[in-house]
Parts: sequence; C-alpha cells; structure tokens
Amino acid sequence: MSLHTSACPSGDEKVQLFGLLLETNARLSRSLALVLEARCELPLAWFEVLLQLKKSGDGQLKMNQIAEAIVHSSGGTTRLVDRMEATGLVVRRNCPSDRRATFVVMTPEGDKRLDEALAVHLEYLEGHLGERLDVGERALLTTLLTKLNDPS
Amino acid sequence: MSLHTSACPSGDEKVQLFGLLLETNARLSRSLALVLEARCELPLAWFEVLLQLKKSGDGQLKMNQIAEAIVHSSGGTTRLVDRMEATGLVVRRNCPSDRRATFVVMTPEGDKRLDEALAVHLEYLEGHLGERLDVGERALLTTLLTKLNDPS
DNA sequence: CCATAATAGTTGTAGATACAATTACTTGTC
DNA sequence: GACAAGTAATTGTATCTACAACTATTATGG
Repeated sequence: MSLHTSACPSGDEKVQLFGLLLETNARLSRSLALVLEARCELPLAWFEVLLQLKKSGDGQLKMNQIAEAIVHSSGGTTRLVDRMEATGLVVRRNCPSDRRATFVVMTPEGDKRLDEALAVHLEYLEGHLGERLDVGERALLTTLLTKLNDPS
Repeated sequence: MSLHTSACPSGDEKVQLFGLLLETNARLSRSLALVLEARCELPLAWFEVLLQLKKSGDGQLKMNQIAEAIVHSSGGTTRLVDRMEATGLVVRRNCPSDRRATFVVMTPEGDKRLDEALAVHLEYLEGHLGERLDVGERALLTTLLTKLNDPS
C-alpha cells in the first residue's frame, strides 16, 4: 500500500498534508472574517494589525514589523495602515531615532474596537477550536505549527 | 501566571494558536507560490485546481466542486478556470444530465504541467515539511487539522 | 401543469494585494 | 567627510478576488 501510494505523487502523504493545511486555514479565516465583519465591521486584516499592536506591549510597532508579523508586503501594509488611519483606529508617529521609520500607534478608539472584536473572536474560537480540540490537542498543534513556522 | 494571561484576551491560548495557524499558512503558501511561479510558471491556485482534478479519479469536476475544494467563491472560480482554459490546461464540457452544470476537464497539457509542478512541490515539501517534522509528527498534524477542518 | 423556490454558472463593479520603481535616510568603508 | 550599499516607507500599475445581480435550468408544491 505504501509502495503504491508513493507511486502517485498527488497521493503523497506530504502533499495531502499541505493541501489540508491550505484548506483548513482558508475555511477558518474565511468564516472568522465573515463573523468579524458582520458583528464588528472590522476586516480580518485590521483585526490582525490591532492584535499585533496590543501584543507589542507599548502598543506601537514600525511598519516593517507589522508587515513581517502579518505576512504582508511592504506596499500592502502601507495601504492597509492608510485605511486604518483614515478610520481613526491607528495613527502614524515619526520615529525619533530613525527618520526613515514610522511608528504605528493604536488610538483609544482602536483599542476599544479591538476589545469588542476580541470578545467576538473568543466566542468564535470557543465554538470552532474549543469544540473540536481539547486543551492537550491544542497544545500539541501549537507545538507542531511552531516547528513548521520557525526558521526559513 | 495562568491567571494573569487569561486576564488579557490577546494572550489567550486559543487566540495565539489561531494566529499561529494564520501565520504558518501565509508563510508556507507564499514561499511555495514563489517557487512554483519561478520554476513552473504556474500560479498556486492553478496548481490546486489541477491537483483536485487529478485526485478526482476521472480527471473532471464540476465548477462548484472545484470552488468548494479550493475554497474560492463561485465567481472567482469562473475567472480562474477562464484563465486556465485560455492557456490550454483545462477545457469546459457540458454536463449531459444537468444543463446548468459544466465539467472542467484536464487536458494532456494540463496533466504534463501538473507532473512537472508536482516534482517541484515534492522537492519543496521535502525541504519544508520533511526537515521540520518527522513522519509521526506529520501524521499527528494531519489528524489534528482534519478534526479542525471537518464539519461546519 | 403552472408558479415558486432552489441551484449552476457567468458577469459588472469595487476593493485589496503584490511587484517594481522611487524617495529619503542611515550605515559602513576608505 | 564622501561614496557605495543597505534599509524604511510610499506610490504606480496590474492582477486577482469577492460580492451582488443576472440568466438559465431544474426541482418542488399546489
């Protein structure tokens, strides 16, 4: 059996796994995006940015740090932050030590919207992660994904 | 410590896991897309379609089956298949039993291109999956992702 | 049967992202 | 200090995707 499946590349175990990862991610992020958009009028990408800012401790990150964290291109991040700034969720601030760099800072409004969105997100995760995987399985998944994501 | 982190929603274990899934997927699919584009001139989405057709046994699927499998919208799939048909990798065929439906069928050229791409894909996976996770870990990850992806 | 609802696919329109080129600034080296 | 190389961010252009509206066909209910 293992000899037979390895003869057909499209049935290869790694190919299947990769496809599964793609599919899982697409379904989950799509349904979360719908929920978030419907209940908080917040695009998923905006939520990701706000979350990164929150996690950063002092609530500010440079453009390139955001781009890296949410895996967007540099130019894409510029436009994304443009829109968020126009809506008042973040503001740009000059970096005193490096005049090429710009800080993105969360506004009180952004913080408020993040809190609302987090409540919705947690509820969503309870239904979609909590029901399907128990604590041990989630920890295991975290370990495996970390390994997969780690170096380059 | 656990009391403290649970007090901050953005540090919640499930939130972290979800973020990790998003990030892992984005990084992997992005780097694969680059490799596939560079070495096969084949967009990742085209590769996914061809792979689904291959896996389907008789090499043909209806539009809505493709849309479901690769998690695209109906309209998006129409345009995607348009481009692939224009390049000669697939053709549309009428469904005899339901005149609303259309079959998408892989051409010999499409089959050839898929084989080339699969070789590149396997090599990529060897480097990015094989090196980071052993067989047992991959099997485990498959199980967990399947649970996560399963129902709705 | 006819009317209504449901399904498959396509198309119009708008929004978002990537890539490459550009500007501005910083760092390293001679 | 000056020039080359590297880095941070922005902008132009093209492409791709989604959403909603539409056509065509099939299924259902009276």
